[in-house]
Amino acid sequence: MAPVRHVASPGLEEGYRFLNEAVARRDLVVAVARCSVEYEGRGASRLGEGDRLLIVKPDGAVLVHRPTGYSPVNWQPDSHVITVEAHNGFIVLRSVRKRPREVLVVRISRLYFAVAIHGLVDEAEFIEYLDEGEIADYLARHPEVIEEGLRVVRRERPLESGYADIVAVDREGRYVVIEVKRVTAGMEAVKQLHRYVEGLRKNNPGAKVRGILAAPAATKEALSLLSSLGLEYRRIDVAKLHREAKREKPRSRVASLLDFIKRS
Amino acid sequence: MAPVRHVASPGLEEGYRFLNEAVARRDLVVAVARCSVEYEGRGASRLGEGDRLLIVKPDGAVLVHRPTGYSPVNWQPDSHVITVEAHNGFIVLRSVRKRPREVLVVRISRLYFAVAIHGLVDEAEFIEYLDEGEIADYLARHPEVIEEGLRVVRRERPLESGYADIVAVDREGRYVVIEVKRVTAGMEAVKQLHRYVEGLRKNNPGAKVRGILAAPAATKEALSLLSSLGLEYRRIDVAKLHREAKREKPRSRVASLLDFIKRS
DNA sequence: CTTTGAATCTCGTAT
DNA sequence: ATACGAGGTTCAAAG
Repeated sequence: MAPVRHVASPGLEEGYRFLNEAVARRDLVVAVARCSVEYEGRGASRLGEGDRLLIVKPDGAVLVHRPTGYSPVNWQPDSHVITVEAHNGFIVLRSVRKRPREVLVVRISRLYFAVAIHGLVDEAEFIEYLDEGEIADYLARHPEVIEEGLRVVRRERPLESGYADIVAVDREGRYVVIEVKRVTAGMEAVKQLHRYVEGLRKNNPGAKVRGILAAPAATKEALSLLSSLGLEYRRIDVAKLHREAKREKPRSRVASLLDFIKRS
Repeated sequence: MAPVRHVASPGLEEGYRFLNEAVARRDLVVAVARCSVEYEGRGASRLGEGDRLLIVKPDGAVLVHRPTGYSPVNWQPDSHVITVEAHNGFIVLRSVRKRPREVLVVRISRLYFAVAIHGLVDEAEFIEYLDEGEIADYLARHPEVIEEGLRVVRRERPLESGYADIVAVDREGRYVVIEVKRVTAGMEAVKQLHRYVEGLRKNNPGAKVRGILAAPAATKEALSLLSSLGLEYRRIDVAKLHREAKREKPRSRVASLLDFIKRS
């Protein structure tokens, strides 16, 4: 069981003591507070007073969230030193990161609520499907999905210009560089493929090298650049490949999320 | 004042009611709970049981944080529908996003603590400085910092291969492509500059085109590649440019963070 | 240590 | 709406 402490609308001294002890104890600390924030390091920022959600994790990660959106407005991925002090009616939380040198300072003018939990345990495995690696693995095992007669030479081949997802040889002995994308491919994907193709050409002078972009879709600008560079596009059905891959080597024998939703 | 409600180690029914009402009320909801998580949408993932921090924001953003690190393990940037239900001893929070279609399901087996705050107000302006755009703007206004006699032709010039930060002409009529970096430049910055220079050469056959990487520092690998590509490097003092830019158009008249730290 | 590329990237902005 | 690039990107893998 995880011991939980909390404090509601405390005065300066009580709030300071609570946060200070919780941080020192390496609890997971969550606070809702009116505060201002300053940051200086790789960049620099200032945020005036407002109501925010503050999170200090046991590993020293610090997050400052505004009441909307996914992204924290300020943060520290991990900090070397976190201190809490009371000054002039403010509770000041300061978090310093060593490398790179970064400082985050939260000045709390009013602490609405704070919770501290000690000894949380989370050792579960996080399993991701439908990522680019899974799709590229499957395509490397089944290159015929891209084109009949392809023979895969390498997966994740290191080139001077980066890593090609798949390098194969086609029926006519030409190299085929395949760049796999899980989502709509934009200019960046085409440039990446182009770099890899050029890199392979440079390393194998005289060899014929084709480049194929395998993606569920591509922006029209990307398609235009692709064809002007003499590269090719193959549409792939990501969901279908995912189903095939799952059938081939099932990773977990549990009902699908959609089934789960239907049941519950 | 923001009304705050909380519940500690509630039973299934009490915990369910608390979360359900808080979500319906569009409170900021924070819960510490033992739970498992499933996600399906653009990607797909499964996370077994463990202690997590759950956040539901008034705008429908949902975050699931493990006890370490900056990134949420699962999330929903904004959801159309969030529901809370009680089933077979679990509290089930389900968040559905419309576009793209994505579903996030959190199955809570044990609720350690939950807080709900209503009516948070955060209207402060977030001021960032020292970003790449500001530095490039300043250099575009003051190209003499890079080299005497430069005449800026364009800022953010669209090229076939991307956007060059600055394109200028030097005293001898040669084009100068300038790539600005706010932090230590790595290989990617050099490759980017190289692509832009090649792009400009292609569009202006016969024209002489130089390429300058303007950054506070560069890795030695980057410098090596740079010189082998016939490109140039100019060290810039970001902090100094920031001071100059601020003097030119002051955004805020507050003491520096370092001063603040010294004082407190 | 650096490099490299993915990401449910998110977010802003221009078209 | 879509596309594109920046980000204090973070993160993990690989050299």
